[in-house]
Amino acid sequence: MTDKKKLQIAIGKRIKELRESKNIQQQDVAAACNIEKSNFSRIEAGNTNPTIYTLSKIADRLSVTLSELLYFEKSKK
Amino acid sequence: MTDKKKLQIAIGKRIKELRESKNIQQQDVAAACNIEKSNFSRIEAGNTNPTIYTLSKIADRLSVTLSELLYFEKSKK
DNA sequence: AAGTTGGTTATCATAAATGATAATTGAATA
DNA sequence: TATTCAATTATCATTTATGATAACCAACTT
Repeated sequence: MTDKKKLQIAIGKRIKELRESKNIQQQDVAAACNIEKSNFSRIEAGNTNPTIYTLSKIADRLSVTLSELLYFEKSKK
Repeated sequence: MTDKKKLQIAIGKRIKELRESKNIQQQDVAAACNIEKSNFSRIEAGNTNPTIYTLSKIADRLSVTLSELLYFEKSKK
């Protein structure tokens, strides 16, 4: 798998963990961020390479900083 | 100014600080990341909304984690 | 079985990030 | 002055993130 794909998956996993820990639904995050729920699903599934602004809006809704959102272990091969 | 633009500028400033503190040139970072130097300049100037993978490559070259790269104060209005 | 709900996936259009290249600027300096 | 160097900016092409919408799926509920 490419580094890019690994990164996308790691980020999606991190977002999902944060979202579920707060018991928020995908559609709620998407609506609060003004992004399409289909796009949010793609991001959580690691199927797209989001822009930093999109991630910033998601971080806001999940009440974490961008730095915290992106705090995860380096993806293994 | 929009939130998006403020974010872009904050990120560009952060990247520039890190790069200059290590005495690396734009073209060196760009080459190491396999990105165009014109694109890197746009990013540092806050003139584009980079994808997370692009930022990840830049972070690697600057020897910081993504989390560290994006550790900056919330942009003021 | 027939809804309902949360999420996924497919498709197409549009906007925007990035690539590629070149011209330009400003600073330094010979 | 002119030349070099690092960076910026402009332009155009290509790729891709995102928007928009709809169909689909699985789990649950009535």
